[in-house]
Amino acid sequence: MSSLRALAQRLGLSITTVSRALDDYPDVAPATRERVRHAAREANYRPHNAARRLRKGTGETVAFVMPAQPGHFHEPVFAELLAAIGEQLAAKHHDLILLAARPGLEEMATYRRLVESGRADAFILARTRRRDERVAYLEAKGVPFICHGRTETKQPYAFVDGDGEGGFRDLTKRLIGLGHRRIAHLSAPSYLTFATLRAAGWRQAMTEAGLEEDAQRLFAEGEPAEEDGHRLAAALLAGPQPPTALVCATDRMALGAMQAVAEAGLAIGPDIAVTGHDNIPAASYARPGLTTMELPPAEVGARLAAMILARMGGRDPRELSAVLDLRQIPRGSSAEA
Amino acid sequence: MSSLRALAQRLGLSITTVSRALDDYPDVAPATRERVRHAAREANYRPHNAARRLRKGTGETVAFVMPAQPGHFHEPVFAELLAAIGEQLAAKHHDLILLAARPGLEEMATYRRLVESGRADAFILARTRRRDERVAYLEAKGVPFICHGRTETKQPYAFVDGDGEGGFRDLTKRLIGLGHRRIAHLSAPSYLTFATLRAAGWRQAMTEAGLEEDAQRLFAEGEPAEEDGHRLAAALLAGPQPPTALVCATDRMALGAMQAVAEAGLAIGPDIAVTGHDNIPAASYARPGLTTMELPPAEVGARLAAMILARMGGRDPRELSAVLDLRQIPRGSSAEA
DNA sequence: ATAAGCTTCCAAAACGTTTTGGAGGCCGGT
DNA sequence: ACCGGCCTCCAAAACGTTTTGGAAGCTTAT
Repeated sequence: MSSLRALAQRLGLSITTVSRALDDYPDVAPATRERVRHAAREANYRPHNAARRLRKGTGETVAFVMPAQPGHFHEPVFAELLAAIGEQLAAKHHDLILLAARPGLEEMATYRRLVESGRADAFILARTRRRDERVAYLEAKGVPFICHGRTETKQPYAFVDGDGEGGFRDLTKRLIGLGHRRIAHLSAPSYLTFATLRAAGWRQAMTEAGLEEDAQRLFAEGEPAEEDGHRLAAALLAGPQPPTALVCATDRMALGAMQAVAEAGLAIGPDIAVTGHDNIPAASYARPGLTTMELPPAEVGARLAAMILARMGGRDPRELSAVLDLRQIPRGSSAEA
Repeated sequence: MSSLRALAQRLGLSITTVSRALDDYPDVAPATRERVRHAAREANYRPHNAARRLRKGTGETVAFVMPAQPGHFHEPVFAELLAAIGEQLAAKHHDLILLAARPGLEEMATYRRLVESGRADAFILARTRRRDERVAYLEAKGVPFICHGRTETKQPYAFVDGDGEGGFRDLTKRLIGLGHRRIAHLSAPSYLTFATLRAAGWRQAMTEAGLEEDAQRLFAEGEPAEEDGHRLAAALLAGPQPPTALVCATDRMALGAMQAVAEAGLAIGPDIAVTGHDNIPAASYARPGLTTMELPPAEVGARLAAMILARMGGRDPRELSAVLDLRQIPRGSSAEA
């Protein structure tokens, strides 16, 4: 592990000069700068990360805390999101550190540990909640952070989010255009901002079409995975005036719902439309293909990475936030393709 | 950020004593130890990570480099694996740092950077290849590492792996028992150890049943995702003596294969068996349910974490390795359930 | 009473970097 | 000659921790 000192010795220079040469300070002669550069490359020199952050007080480390209930974290697009973030950060010589903690006390303790021991200089928050203690804490501590998804706070904060509200509104309108009236929504838990937004979009379209009563009746909430999708759909289908469309908050719920529809002996597409959100791989390989919408995770990841870097550089959060349009992907499950 | 010095000052002790008290050295009086302990808890003291690793020369950081081609990393069980690893490591106060790098030059450069800048003290390798330069490099550098999956090397090394060979042998025998003879295998690329092992298991069962010729003919290789599963299955089904069973290396391939079978107008289960590996959520919600096998990712993750910690503690790799039995999950796609 | 041995504590060095506050040499202007 | 200013360079301090090598005080054995 070739150190600055070793380099300096070999070159007959001081540590200071070597350090400044590598850091492009103006007060080192171009000739020596080159000499140092060359020697550094030759010796495969890498500054010792810990030493640098000890001295500078801050480092190049972004933390991502997965809100994971163990045995419960099959987010399919998640790996790709992480890969994109990791790649972008690595390109700028930043590290991504990854923790898992269940929301609640454990989660906050984890954030505190990371901040107070100086391990993390910035955070990316996933699964943002409407009232999110993480946001409050980091805000108060002055630690830069970025949200994947929105939250409810007075403070300006930086986020990237898909336009779930618009996406679900457009989708629901499309279904109404196809003749559907009794359109149910299978929502994720309402403390999650994305769930509330998607539900709001669906409700708007229903209201505009004068279908408030159906909307009132045909709303169900559960965990955003197959199991609850199946359960909630089965319950709705067994009701008095069963829906003709199931607008699900996520693809995983939708896949569960499709199973329930099939079990009820109904044809997905012609009889009952089922739709999701995320465009996970399984959605296009379901039969019929699952109508869904997507925000490419690689793009979101790249964006999150760029934003957190800007935030660490002191950029104003207001200049950074973005609500991105969703791409609608009609397939057979809504009898559109 | 309350420092050791601040604590010492407040207690009227030296930094040394405070440090040693917190570290359970025998040469500090029980009474002072308690006093220090109490004050540390009170002040919410956390040792500064960078300072500690600078001094000790090594820290508590495990790196995981995702072998990701961007836009191509939808590993469904991956998030859960990471969550399990992250949680276990966090419980032992270790950090998990996550990078993404495409296999090849970039990947090796990433490993080198991490090692030489002292950012990572140990590695977890995923998608282990039969001849794996990462293993060679880390071995040579004396950096502790653990493989998820096996590799071909003379050196003893530590790994966790499912018994893919046994699993696919048993599965294939079961299919033979059900009357199948023309059993095809859709393999992942052979440079990946797991692909070779699963293929070997299938081939063994075929050979034992005297079906070498079919095995010869009914082998296809592609990327372990839906697309190639679909493509390879379609090609096999269009051949002269089409298979009656498609044993796929992964669930994602199997889902693609199921699509191809359906397009060919054949009934999955009765006409043609399709099987996978991983037990991803979509497998149980496919129609019919996909016969598969699994190694619970949470368990593997916990095991990997425990092993890398043991390895960092100097334990011999030979004592650590484990080949774990797979749990077979018969479902409708093989007409067993 | 002294030496030896514990027990309990501490000063100082070290890890490798960045940054502060000059120092020395050289030039041009007076 | 001298001064001010520029160009290069550098010694030393600092970040917060762990560890080395004692030191002081007390107890016990001689």
